[in-house]
Amino acid sequence: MQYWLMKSEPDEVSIDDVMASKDQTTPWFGVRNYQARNFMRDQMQVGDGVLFYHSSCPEPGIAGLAEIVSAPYPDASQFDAKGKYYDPKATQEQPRWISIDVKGTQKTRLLPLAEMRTIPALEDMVVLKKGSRLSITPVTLAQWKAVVKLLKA
DNA sequence: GCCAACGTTGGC
DNA sequence: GCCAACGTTGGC
Repeated sequence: MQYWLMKSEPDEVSIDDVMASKDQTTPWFGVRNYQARNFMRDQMQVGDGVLFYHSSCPEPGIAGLAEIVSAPYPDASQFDAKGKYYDPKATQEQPRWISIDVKGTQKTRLLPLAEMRTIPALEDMVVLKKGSRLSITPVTLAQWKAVVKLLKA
């Protein structure tokens, strides 16, 4: 059992979108970074906890809680020649990119990035490191607990 | 819109 | 394999 922070642009998929989906579950598509892909492919397990983070928006921060509910499978968007996530080098036989299904468990208050930066228990979070751009980052159990506590406060 | 940080590409 | 050029991310 591990914990993750996953970034999504709310203009594309917000926590509200996830909670409104069938079974509150949505495929996590469009990851086009090998490190993030490898986390999904090699480390994520069904049941892992997810901090759902809104990025590239007026108020970036954690907006909800979710969990991993599927094994990895090929990301359909890599094959869509008209889509923005199309990858001409990917084939059905040799897919490059994968998705996993994420189920929203709770929309929470927004925990703004600015507030996260003030919390000593979170200072080592990968997402807070200078220059960190990875869309999927590991979260420790201690960090997870600290965030959940803050979200309830 | 700016720009720092980082990833990817491709010539050599 | 090096590394300059370019593209992207994402906070501000």
